[in-house]
Amino acid sequence: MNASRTARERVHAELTREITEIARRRLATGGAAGLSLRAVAREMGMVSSAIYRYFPSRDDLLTTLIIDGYNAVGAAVEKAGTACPPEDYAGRWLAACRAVRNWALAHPHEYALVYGSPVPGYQAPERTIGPASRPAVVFGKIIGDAYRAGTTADLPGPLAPVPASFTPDAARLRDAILEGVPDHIAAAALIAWSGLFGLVSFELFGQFENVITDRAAFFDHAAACLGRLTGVPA
Amino acid sequence: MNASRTARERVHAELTREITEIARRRLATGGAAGLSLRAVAREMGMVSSAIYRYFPSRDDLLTTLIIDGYNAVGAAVEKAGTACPPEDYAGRWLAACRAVRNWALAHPHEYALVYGSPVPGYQAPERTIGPASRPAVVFGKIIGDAYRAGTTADLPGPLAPVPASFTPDAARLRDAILEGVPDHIAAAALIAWSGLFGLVSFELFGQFENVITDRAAFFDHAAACLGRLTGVPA
DNA sequence: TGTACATCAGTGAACGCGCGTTCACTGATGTAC
DNA sequence: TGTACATCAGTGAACGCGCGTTCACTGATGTAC
Repeated sequence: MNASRTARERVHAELTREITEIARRRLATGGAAGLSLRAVAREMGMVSSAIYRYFPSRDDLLTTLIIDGYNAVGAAVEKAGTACPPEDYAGRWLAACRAVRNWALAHPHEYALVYGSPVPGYQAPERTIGPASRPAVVFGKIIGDAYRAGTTADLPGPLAPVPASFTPDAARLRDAILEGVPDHIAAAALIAWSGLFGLVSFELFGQFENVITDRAAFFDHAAACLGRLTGVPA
Repeated sequence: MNASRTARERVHAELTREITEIARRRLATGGAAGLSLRAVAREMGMVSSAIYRYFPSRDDLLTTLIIDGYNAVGAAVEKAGTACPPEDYAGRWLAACRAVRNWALAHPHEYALVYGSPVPGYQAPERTIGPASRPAVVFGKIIGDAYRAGTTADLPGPLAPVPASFTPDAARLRDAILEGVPDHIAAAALIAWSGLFGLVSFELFGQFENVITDRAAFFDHAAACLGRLTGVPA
């Protein structure tokens, strides 16, 4: 029967979910490199070999965690802007930036897994690429919207000349996530993009210890500056 | 005798150096979390317990590697600017930025150890703080020099208002590495600082894969933009 | 509705490997008289 | 210059622990007639 087959499948799906949930929690102790199937199995109340009914290998479990991570940031960033009116580019930008930071602070080990140093011996498969771009799409939309609305009119233009070799990259970005913006805005978007994660990583990995006291306020300032760089008003 | 005592000490120092050298190389296979005293000992042709004559624990060896890492970037950045005339702020800035990137590309695993996600279960001791600031000092000097030379005159001022809570932080930065600059330049310096490492991390950790083709040229552009943010001319 | 068969989940033992750290010890090298 | 003693480097065995993955297996659950 179809209904009972679905019943078995539902249990399978639910246990798969539980396993990833436990694995996600276990990232906190030992990090990605130390994530152990046996530990997860123990916490599930299963024998270690039973995990192989759900994941063909440890690396496969890691891949699932990475994809879930990208999707979680992606969802947070997507949700962030919705409270602002569409033409409030500064508000949408700040909300999106804060969403990244807040998610990172709430899930530091997942953040490290996804945006931190690569896990030794682990090769991310192709299927992680799609979810990885999900947060980028939101930022790209804000920058594109702001540009097309003409908010960059008061900007002094590119701060430095954009290299010619960037032209094809910019074209690709325009097709995917930065509709209609000129090359120098596309370049600025990437600088702001990596700058945003630089900020979050530095805060999370301790480089701002004893340097910045009120990190939330400073982050808002930095986010606004990075936004300005791409033409989003402050 | 003093001379022979020094002989024994010299051998000790030399073997300590060899151990760290091997450990540094072993970071490439397995990362920091997987660095194993036994593997190092094996490569040294020693029995594993002999390592304890040189390092009291695995964490202590890690600490040495981290400090060496900071010092290596620090030395590279310090050396970078010396070819430029002191008033060539743009040249010094670009050279310093490139030094960070080049060192990172040449020593990706050390870079990950020092600026990447923290090693699970490892607590960095106090003595890593000093070396950590060594590269920052160079960047701070360039920004300070440029500011005092008046190169920011053509800048439109801060891109966004600096939060009041940053004032004491700025004062501390002025004392340590950013002599004589106003608060908004100190803030911009931190944004550029974290932005620089965001760029390098993204390149190294694969986030620019299939996005940026000519990464060296793009990096130069991004470095110039970040420099502009702090008042360093392009 | 009942029965024979197929599918799947989970077990338990095993393989072969790794690790950090401790400890009592043997020799060699240096020190002091 | 020679001898007794102290220091240090390195050994080898052990403790107690972890890991991923395979494999033959027992039962339970679902499927088809």
